[in-house]
Amino acid sequence: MIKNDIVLAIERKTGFSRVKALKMVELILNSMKEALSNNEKIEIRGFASFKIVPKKSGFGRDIRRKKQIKIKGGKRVKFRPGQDLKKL
Amino acid sequence: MIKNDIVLAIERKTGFSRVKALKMVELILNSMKEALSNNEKIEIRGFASFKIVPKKSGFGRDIRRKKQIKIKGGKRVKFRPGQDLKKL
DNA sequence: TAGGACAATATCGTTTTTGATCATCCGCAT
DNA sequence: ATGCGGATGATCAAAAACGATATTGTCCTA
Repeated sequence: MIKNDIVLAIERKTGFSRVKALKMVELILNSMKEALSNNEKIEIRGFASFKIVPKKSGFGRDIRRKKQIKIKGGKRVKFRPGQDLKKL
Repeated sequence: MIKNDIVLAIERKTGFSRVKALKMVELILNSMKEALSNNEKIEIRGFASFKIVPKKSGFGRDIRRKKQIKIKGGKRVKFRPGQDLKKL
């Protein structure tokens, strides 16, 4: 499923134009991205929760050179599936 | 951020009623849940991708009794943040 | 608005992810 | 429909998530 599939579903179930449906999807996704940008967690019962956590891992690995690489800390988005997504 | 915050954002930016805005959010979330239920992966550039991966059955631990517990295999939703969510 | 359903937390050993990079694949805006 | 920019996969070691359960906290439907 790609973004367009969601847009088509909206279009089909609401009668909205494709452009309007796309706008809806973008609005929602942008709201979520913005919240996460502000280090805000998102919790949607029955779907999932997203939360910003500090990144602590310090080493990775370079395949080609087969050597360890330093990884600078930062932030990550931690995803936790909700109930509906746990019992698939 | 909770579901209602998204609904309010939609309401504010589109002028939709709260009920209609809620319906939009539900539609989108349900589309995604349905896709995952069908073992379909979801990929939305700039946001994230979700994919069903098999869960290996193994062992866990019961805190109270301090004993091992059997964990039956199954499916999990694997989340991978997109570019916009990686450079927060 | 209130209560019922759902999520967070803590714990420990095993399973899974992370992270850089390049080549290949593909979403999606034009 | 086409191309550009973004996503995937592979690799290895270290770091983090997962799982059951009861309790505490909170989302969200009626």
